[in-house]
Amino acid sequence: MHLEFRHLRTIKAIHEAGGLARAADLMNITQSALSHQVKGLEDQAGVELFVRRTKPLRLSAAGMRLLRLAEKVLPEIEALEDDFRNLQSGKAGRLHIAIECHACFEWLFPVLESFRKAWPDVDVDIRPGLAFDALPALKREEVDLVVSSDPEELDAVTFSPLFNYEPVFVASAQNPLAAKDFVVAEDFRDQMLITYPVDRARLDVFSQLLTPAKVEPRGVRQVELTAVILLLVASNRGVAVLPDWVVREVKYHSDYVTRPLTETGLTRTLYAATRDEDTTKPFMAHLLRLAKTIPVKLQRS
Amino acid sequence: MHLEFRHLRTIKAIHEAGGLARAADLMNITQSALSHQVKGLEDQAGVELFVRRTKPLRLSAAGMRLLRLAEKVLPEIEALEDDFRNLQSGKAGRLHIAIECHACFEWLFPVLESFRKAWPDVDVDIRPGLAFDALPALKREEVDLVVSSDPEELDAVTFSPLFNYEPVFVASAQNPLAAKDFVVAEDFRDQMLITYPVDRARLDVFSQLLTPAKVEPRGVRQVELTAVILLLVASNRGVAVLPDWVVREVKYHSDYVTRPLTETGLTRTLYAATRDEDTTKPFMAHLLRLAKTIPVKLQRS
DNA sequence: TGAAGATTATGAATTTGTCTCACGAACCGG
DNA sequence: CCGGTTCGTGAGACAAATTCATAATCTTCA
Repeated sequence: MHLEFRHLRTIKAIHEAGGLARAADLMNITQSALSHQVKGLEDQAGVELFVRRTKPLRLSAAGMRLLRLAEKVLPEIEALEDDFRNLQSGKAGRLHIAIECHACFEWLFPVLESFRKAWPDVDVDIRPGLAFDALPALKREEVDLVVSSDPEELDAVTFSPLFNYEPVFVASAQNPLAAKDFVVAEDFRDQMLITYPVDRARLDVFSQLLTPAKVEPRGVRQVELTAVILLLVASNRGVAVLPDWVVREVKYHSDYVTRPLTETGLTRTLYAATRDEDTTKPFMAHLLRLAKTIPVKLQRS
Repeated sequence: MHLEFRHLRTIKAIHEAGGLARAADLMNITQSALSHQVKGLEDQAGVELFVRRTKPLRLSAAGMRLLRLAEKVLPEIEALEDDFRNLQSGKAGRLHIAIECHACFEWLFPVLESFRKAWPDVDVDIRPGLAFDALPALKREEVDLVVSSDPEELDAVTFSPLFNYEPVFVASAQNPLAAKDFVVAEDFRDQMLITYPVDRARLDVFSQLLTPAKVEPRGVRQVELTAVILLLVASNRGVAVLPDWVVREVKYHSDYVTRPLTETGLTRTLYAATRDEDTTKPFMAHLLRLAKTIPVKLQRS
C-alpha cells in the first residue's frame, strides 16, 4: 500500500467540501485528478473509501478511519513546517553547550535562565561527558558552543572572550600557608591538592603553575562537587585552587582563607567557542552578550 | 514544502543505518536516489537536515526534529494498514444497527454482548433516531443492519427472519377485559391505549388489528420506557400491546394479565435487513445466527 | 416523467517527478 | 599517498500524477 500525504489531504478536503468536485476546487486541482487519485488509493488499499451509492460522494467506514488518521497527522506536519520556518528565521535553533571548565555551572545557569526567557524556541542543553574532544565535537555539530579558557587557532571556529577571572588558592585558616600573603608553586610540594576530576591540562593550577614549575604536590584528590571541595578544605584535609567567582559565591563558609597565586596573582580569560556560521545568529549573539555581563554582575553582588 | 511519507522513511532509514549508502541498501534503492531525495527535501524545507562535515552522514538538529515526526507518524500508518487488512479479511468492520421496533433493546443487548466478545474489532453501535427511513439509510450505508417486522422486496437488500413473537394484550387485573379469554379490535374502543412514541404503522396493535378493523381507541398515550408502560397498565391507567418476550422479561409484576389478540393469537416475525454484500460477511453471519438463537433462549429461561 | 444541472468516471495525452546509471569529488585509515 | 568508502551530480529512462475531453450517472424541479 502506497499511502501518501497527498491522499490524506485529499480525504480531508473531500470530507470538508462534501464532494469530489468542490474538493478539487479547494485543492486547485482537476476533479479528474481527484477521481483518479481516489481510485488508485482504493485499489491499493483494497478497501472502499467512499459510498458511491449516493451522488455527492461520502466517506465510508474505512474512509472515516483514514480521515481520523489525516486529522491526527496533518497538524503534526504543519507544526513541523512551523518549526522549520522558525529555524530559518533564526527564532529557533539548537544551543548545546559543552563546558571544559568544571566550575562554570555556577555562572552558566543564571545566564541560561535569562536566555531561555528571551528565546523559548531554542533548544538549550548542557552536554556533560565531553570535557575532552569538545572542540572536535563542536566542528561535528554535536555541540554548538564550547566554554574554554584555552583558545586555539581553528578554522571556522571563533573564540569570543567572555570575562576574566583569577584562579585563587584556598586553604583552611589552620593551614600554615594561610600565614602567607600569596602562594607559589613550591608551596604545593607538601600539600594534598583537591581538584575536579578532569585532565590536568584543564586545571589552571597545573597548566599555569605546577606543570611549568615541575612541582608535584604531595597528593591529588579528585572531588566532583564544589561544595564538597570547600568542605574538605575548610576541615584542612587539603588545599584547592578555584576560580575567584566560585569562592565568592559560597563565601559564607568562613573556615578557609583565599590567597593569590604568585605575588601578582594570575589572570585568565574564559572564552566561548562557536562555529563561524552560528556566531552571527541572533540568539547566539544574545547568549554571548549575556555570558559577558551576567557573571560580572554576579561577582559584584 | 512537499513532505511525503517517503521522506520520513528515508530519514528513519538513514538514521538507523548510520549513513546514506547503508540506508539505500536497506530500502532497496540506489544511493544516488537517496542523495537526490535528501537534497530535494532540504531545498524545499530550506533547512539543513544533515551534518555534511562528517563523512558518514549524520542528522542535524533539524533532522532530529524530522526524525521525531517520522517516529510518531510511521507507526500510525502501520496501524492503519493493519486495520485495513482486518477490514479486507473480514475480521473488522462496522455494524451500526437501526431498530424500528422500539422494544428490541431487550433482546438485542445480550446478543451484542455476546457478539462483541467474538469480534472485538467490529465497531458495533445502535443508531437511534431513524425509526423512519431506516431502509434508505441502510442503502446509503449510514447503517448496516435494520431490525424490522415489515419485510419489503428491495434491491440489494436481504431480509433474514430472526424469530417469531406474539403481540399480546396487557391489562390490569381490575380491567373488565381481564375477564375475557382473548381480546379483539372492538374491545379497544373504550380503552386508553399506551404505546411507544413511534408511528402507528410501526405498532403491531395498529397495523395488525385496529387499522384493518377501523377501530380507534378512546385515547392513545405515548410512553418511552417499557417499565413505565407496565407500571401504568398495572395501575389500570390504560392497556397496552407488547411483544410476548417483553412481558415475560418483567413478569415479576403480577398486577397485570396478558391475553392473546384474537382467538388464535397473532404471530409476527422479526427480520434483520442487511445489504447483500454484507450478508455473507463472516461477522454478519455470526450476528444473524446469534440473533436467531439468543432471544429464543431468553424467552425460555 | 423528462430535461437541465450537477457530480463522478474514464481513457489518452501530457507533464511532472523519481529512480538508475555512470562518474566525479571528498574523506578515512593504514 | 593510495585503495576503499561515502556522498554529490547530471543525463536519460521510467513511472506516476495531472489535465483535457467526454461519457456515464445521479439529482432536482417543473
